[in-house]
Formats: sequence, C-alpha cells, structure tokens
Amino acid sequence: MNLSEPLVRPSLHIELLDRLRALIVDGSLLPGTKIPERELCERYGVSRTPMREALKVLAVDGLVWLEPNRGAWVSKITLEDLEEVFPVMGALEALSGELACARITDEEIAAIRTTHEDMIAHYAARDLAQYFQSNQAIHEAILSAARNSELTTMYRSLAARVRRARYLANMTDERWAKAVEEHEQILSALEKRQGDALGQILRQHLASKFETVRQWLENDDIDELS
Amino acid sequence: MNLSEPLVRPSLHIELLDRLRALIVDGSLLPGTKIPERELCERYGVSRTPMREALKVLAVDGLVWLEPNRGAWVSKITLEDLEEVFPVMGALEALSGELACARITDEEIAAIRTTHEDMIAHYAARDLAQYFQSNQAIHEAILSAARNSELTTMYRSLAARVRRARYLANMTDERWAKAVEEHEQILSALEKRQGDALGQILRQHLASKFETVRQWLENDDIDELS
DNA sequence: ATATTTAATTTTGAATTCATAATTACGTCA
DNA sequence: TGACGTAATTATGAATTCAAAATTAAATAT
Repeated sequence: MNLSEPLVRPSLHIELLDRLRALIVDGSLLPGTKIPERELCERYGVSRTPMREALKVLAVDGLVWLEPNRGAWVSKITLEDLEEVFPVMGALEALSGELACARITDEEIAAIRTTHEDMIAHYAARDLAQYFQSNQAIHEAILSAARNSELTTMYRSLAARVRRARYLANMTDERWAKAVEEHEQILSALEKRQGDALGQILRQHLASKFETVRQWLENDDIDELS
Repeated sequence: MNLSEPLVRPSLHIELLDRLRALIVDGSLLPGTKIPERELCERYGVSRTPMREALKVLAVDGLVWLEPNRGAWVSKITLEDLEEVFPVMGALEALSGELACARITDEEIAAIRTTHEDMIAHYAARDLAQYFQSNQAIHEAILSAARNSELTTMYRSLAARVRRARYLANMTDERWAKAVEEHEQILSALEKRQGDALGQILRQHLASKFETVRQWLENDDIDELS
C-alpha cells in the first residue's frame, strides 16, 4: 500500500456511473425495463441528485433512454441500432489495428500470442465463457497498443452496448471455427506489423460477428433484445 | 406552424446543454478558463441543479474538464489531444464517405455539387469565412447521406472539439489551394460513387488539415490553444 | 516586510424540499 | 358491467438548503 498516495474521495456520481453501467452491461437491468430510481437510491444510500446526474451521463452514452417527465429506461437494442453501431465499431477497430502495428512492442505481441493460444485451448475444450474472455482480452490489448485514449473511450462505449446483446451464446460451430481462423490471421498480421492488413481483417472479423447477430435475431423472429 | 405538433416543453438541462456547448464551441468561453457557474445560472435564470447536470454531460463530451471539489473548466486543446482526435475523425469520415456512396441520392449529389461550386467561388474571392461555411456544409451533407446516426453523433462531437482550434484563419495559400484540389477529388469520387476511394480521400484530406494545425501550433511555439 | 498560521468567506457536492406532470384509484353514469 | 371523468397518489424536474472542502483574507510571528 502506497502511504503517500493522495487521499481522493471519488464523487458519488462517478461511483454511481460505474455501478449503473455495470448493472446494465452485465444484464442485471434488462433492456426495455424502467430504471427503479428510488430503489437504486436506497440500495446505494444516495439521494436522487447524484443518481440523476449519473443517469443523464448514461443517456448520452446510449445505455439509458430518458423520457421527459416519465423517467429513465434501460435502452433496448434493436437490429436497427446494431446495423448502425457495427460499421462504426468496425472503422474504429480497423484504426486500432493500424495504429497498434505502428506502436506495439515485441513484448506486447508476445503477450497477445500467449492469450491467443489460451483462447485456442478454450476453443478446443468448447469452453465458451473462457474463450470469450480471452477473445476480449486480445481485442483490448490491440486497442491498448494503439495508444489513443480517444479511440479507446469511443470503442469501449460501443463495445459495452454491443456486448449486452449476448449473442455469443448462440454462436454456431461453423461461425466459431471461422472466428478462430480469423484470429489466426489477426495474430499473423500483427506479428508482421502489417497495419493495413490487420485493419481490414479486424473490420471483416467484426462484420462476420454482426452477421451472426443478424441471423440470430432474424431466426428468433424478434427485432429487439429485452 | 404545425398545429398538431405535440406540446413538448424541453427540459432545462437539455436547453442548457445546447447553450453551453455553443458558448464553448464558438469561443465565448475560452479554453482553460474557469466556467462561472453562478454567473451562468443567473444569466439563464436557472438553479445549479440543471446547470451541473449539463456540465457533467459536457465533461463526457470532452468540452469541459471537471476537477473534483474545484469546479468546471473549459477544456484546453493540446497538440497531444489533436494527435489523438484527428486519426479517429479520419476513420469516421472515411466511413461516412463509404456509406454515403452506397446510399446517397442523385439529388443529394447535385446539391453537394452546387455547394461545392459556391465554395470554389468563395475561394476565388478569398472569402475565408464563407469558404469555411460551404466546406463544412459539404462534409455535413456527406455525413447525412451515410444515414447512420451513431456515426453522425460521434463525428459531430469530435468535429465540435476540433473546430474550437480555429486554425483555419492561419491557413496558407498553398494549403488552401491543396484543400480545394482535394475537394475536387471528393466530388469526383462521390459522383462516381466510388466508396473506397472517397473514404481514402476524405481521410487524406483530414490528415493534411491536421498537418496545417500541427505546423501552426509548432511555429507559434505554443502547445495549447487558450 | 515577508512567511506562516488561523479565521472568514466562498464554492462545491449532495440531501432535501417543493411545484408540476403523470399515473393510478375511485366514483359516477349510461 | 364498462366507459368516462375526477380525485388521490406517486414520480419527476428543478429550486433550495446544508455540510464539507477550497479559497481568500486577516492576523501573528519571524
């Protein structure tokens, strides 16, 4: 423990922001449901003022929908939303690949290679949860190697919204195999530091991911996740 | 006047948000200065509650910097910030070009051509303010033709931050000529609906814009705009 | 006179209060 | 019984109030 650390007390609205975001992203608060403002205030022992500040920020972030004089609702995720969000994420992820190739260290590449091999092992063991975790870690590591905090903020905000869809559980074997193969290409381009190629592969990777989501949504004959 | 329009009274914090954003973007509130919360509350006749909500949203947007227990400052724009923001804007603008080519109508292209010719006329007349306005209208029209509200929101947020730098006043003749030439290429690619090409040109266009900013900042031997 | 400590003032963060809008519950009448 | 209208309740938006932190001013000491 660092004893000379300054004593900073994070403000309530920041703390709340993180907690509420987690509640929505992990699915504790379901899309389309009303946000129980009073109940959350009681649960966290805060007044409505910081709670409402946090909700307004989350509304800008796209996780919350504010209806004037009617309260706050957890945003739904429609296919139309995803059709807009995925191309933007694709462009951002392609950029992160390009920048990462120019800036990543050999050590960082080695670490990603290790995570990649873990991921392959989870794939072989058909452990979807662990696979998903390694997968996400790889994309985060590339993003981090891009050394661009604006890019990081924007990408994370979109990724959080998409992640709520939880479509991965419905991934077919075929799709899963293709995703793993694409990841081989990602590693290969990264190790050769081929920025443009990596950008294109990442973009394509995300596009196929979106196709999975689209098919799932269309097959289930629903147009929103609630 | 549309008599069947629903009677919506916009909430104060939304109104304030727009007003404050305008104050910062148009330079009435200078980068690095403290935001006079009390004074603004009096000016707009509102209490601190909605004002503080608006400031928190603007902080997420990157226009305001909140220092815990010390208040709100207008964000400074450092060269380091711009070095991060420009590549992201470039990726988004490239995407807007690609999508626009796939979706734009002939009428929209014709309208952009008209604005383009206006812009050329302002260039010939060396009317920088009018040139700037037409220029911005063209980029907005392409963005709008991309039909992607997520993209629009993100791009506009970054554009607002960059616009505060007001580097255009310092554009050299050489740079200005190059920008006009790039715009000819933009129109050409758009009219041929060559999405990939348009994307690359827009990205390059923004990159040269950034070089102007960088040189200006470095020549003036300052590292922030205040 | 300047540096340092202490007290007064101002500002901030957050709880509380209050007016208004929205929702629900109730009562009336066909 | 069910549709409509009214009253009671609840929730929301925003002003006010209050405690704590930061800043400024004043006082003391060197």
